[in-house]
Amino acid sequence: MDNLVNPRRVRVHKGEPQRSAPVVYWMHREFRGKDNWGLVRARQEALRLGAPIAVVFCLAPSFLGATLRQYDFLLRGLEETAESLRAANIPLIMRSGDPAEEILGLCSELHPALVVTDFDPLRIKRKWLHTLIEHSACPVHEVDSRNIVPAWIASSHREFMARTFRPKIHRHLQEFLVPYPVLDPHPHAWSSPVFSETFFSLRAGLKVDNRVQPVTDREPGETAAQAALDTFLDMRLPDYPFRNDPNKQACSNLSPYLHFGMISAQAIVLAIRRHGLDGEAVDGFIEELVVRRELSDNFCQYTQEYDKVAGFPEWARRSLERHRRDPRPYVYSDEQFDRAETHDMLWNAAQRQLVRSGTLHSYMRMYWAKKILEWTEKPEHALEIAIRLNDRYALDGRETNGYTGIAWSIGGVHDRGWSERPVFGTIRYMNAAGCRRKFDVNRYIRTWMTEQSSLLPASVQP
DNA sequence: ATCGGCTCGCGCAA
DNA sequence: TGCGCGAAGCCGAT
Repeated sequence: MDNLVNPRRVRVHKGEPQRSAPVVYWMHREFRGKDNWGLVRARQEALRLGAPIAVVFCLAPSFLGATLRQYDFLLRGLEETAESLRAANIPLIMRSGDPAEEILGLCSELHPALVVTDFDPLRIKRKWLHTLIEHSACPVHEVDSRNIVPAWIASSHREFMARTFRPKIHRHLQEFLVPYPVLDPHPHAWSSPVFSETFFSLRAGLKVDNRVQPVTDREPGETAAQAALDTFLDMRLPDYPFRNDPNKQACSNLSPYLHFGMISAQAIVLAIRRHGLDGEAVDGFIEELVVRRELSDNFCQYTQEYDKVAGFPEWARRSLERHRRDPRPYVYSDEQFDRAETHDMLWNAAQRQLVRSGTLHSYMRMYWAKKILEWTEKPEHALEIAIRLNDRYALDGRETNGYTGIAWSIGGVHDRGWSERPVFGTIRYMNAAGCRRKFDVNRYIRTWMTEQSSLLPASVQP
C-alpha cells in the first residue's frame, strides 16, 4: 500500500484517531472492495494504528421509494463484495434499521478509533452523516470516492452550467487521476465477536414493494460491472458518437453499476488510458462520465432543493410561472403515466423500456421528462411524477444524475433559455418530430411495445 | 443538408 | 461595459 489517499479527498470531522482501536468503514454509496478510496483510507489508518478493520453496511428497510428491483441488485452485488473483503481479511458487518442509529449503536459496542464513510450529497445521507458526527465518540472521516475530483475541491458553489464547471475539473485531473493501490490482505485480523445479519435475514426482513421485480438480463456486482466495461470498450465505444440513437447499442450501460458504486469512474478512465484509447468517441464518453456526472453531484451538493421547483434557476421559474395557466394539450394522472397509457406511442415505449429493463435510454429520458412537463397541470406535479417513476423503476434511481437530469429537462438546470412557447415558456422544447429526424422512431416503438405483458411487473398489468 | 434566430447570464477582456 | 458562447432543440428559410 504505497499510494496513500490524497488528504484533499477526505473531510476530517472531529480530528484524527487518538488511540489504537479498530477502524470501521461505513459503506453506503460505494459498494465495492476494489478501487475504493474510502476503504483505502480506512485501511491506511488501521495500518498506522496497528488495528483491525471492518466494513459495515446497514440496510434501511425502506429508502426513497426503492423497490425489490433495486434492493435485489444491491444485495446480490454486495454478496460478491463480502467475499473479496473476506479474502482481504476484512469482515463485512451487516445491520438492519435506521442507518445512522445503527452505526451509532455499533460505535458504542466496538469503540472504534475512527469511522470512515462515503461522501453523498443527498439530503438523507447528509442527515445520517450529521447524526453520526454529532453523537459519535470518535472521529469521522468523509471520503469522496465517487468523483475523480472531490466535490468540495472541484467547486465551492453551485455551477451555472457545464461550461463553467468543465475547466475546474480538468484543472484538477492531474492531481486526482492517480492509480489505486491493490487491496492486500489486512495484517490485523478482526477478533471481537460482533452480531451481523446474514444476506438471508436481510432479504427476509425487506419491507419493500415487490411488484417491481428484479431485472433478469443484467447481473449486479463488481465482476459484472467490469465485464460490462470490457464489452463497452471492446465493442461499442467507437459507436459512442451515435449514442443519441436509442436503437443503436452505443451507450456504456454502466449507469446502474456506477450508481451502486460497483465500479469506480476513476478506474474506468484509467482503463481507457491503459488501453491507449483516444479520439472523438473517447472524448465524448469522458465528458459524460466525468464532467457531467460530477456536475450532477455539484448540483445536489449546493442545491438543498435539488428535487423541487425551488431548485430551478430563477429565469426558468419565472418563465414556468408565466405559463402556469396555459392549457395543456393532454393531462394524464400519475397512474396513466405509470402504466404507459398516453396517446403517444413513443412516450409509452420509453416508459415501457424504463419499467421493463430498469434503464431508460439517455436521449429518450429527456423526451420522456419534457413530455411529463407538457402533459401535467403544473410543473410541481411533473417533477414529482418524473422523479417518482425514475426512482421506482430505474436501477440508477435516487442518484444525483437522475435528479439533475430531470431538473435539466423540466427546469432548465444547466441549460439556457430558448424560444418561448406554451407550457414550456423558455425551457428547451423537444418533440417527436425531432426524434423522427434523428432515428427510426417506429423501430424503437416496436422494440418496446411488442413485449409480452407477462414480462411486465404486476403494477403495470391491466 | 445547413444556417440563423430564438433566449439567458456567466466569465472574461477591456 | 460589451461580447462570446453554451449538456443533448425546433423551425423555417435557403
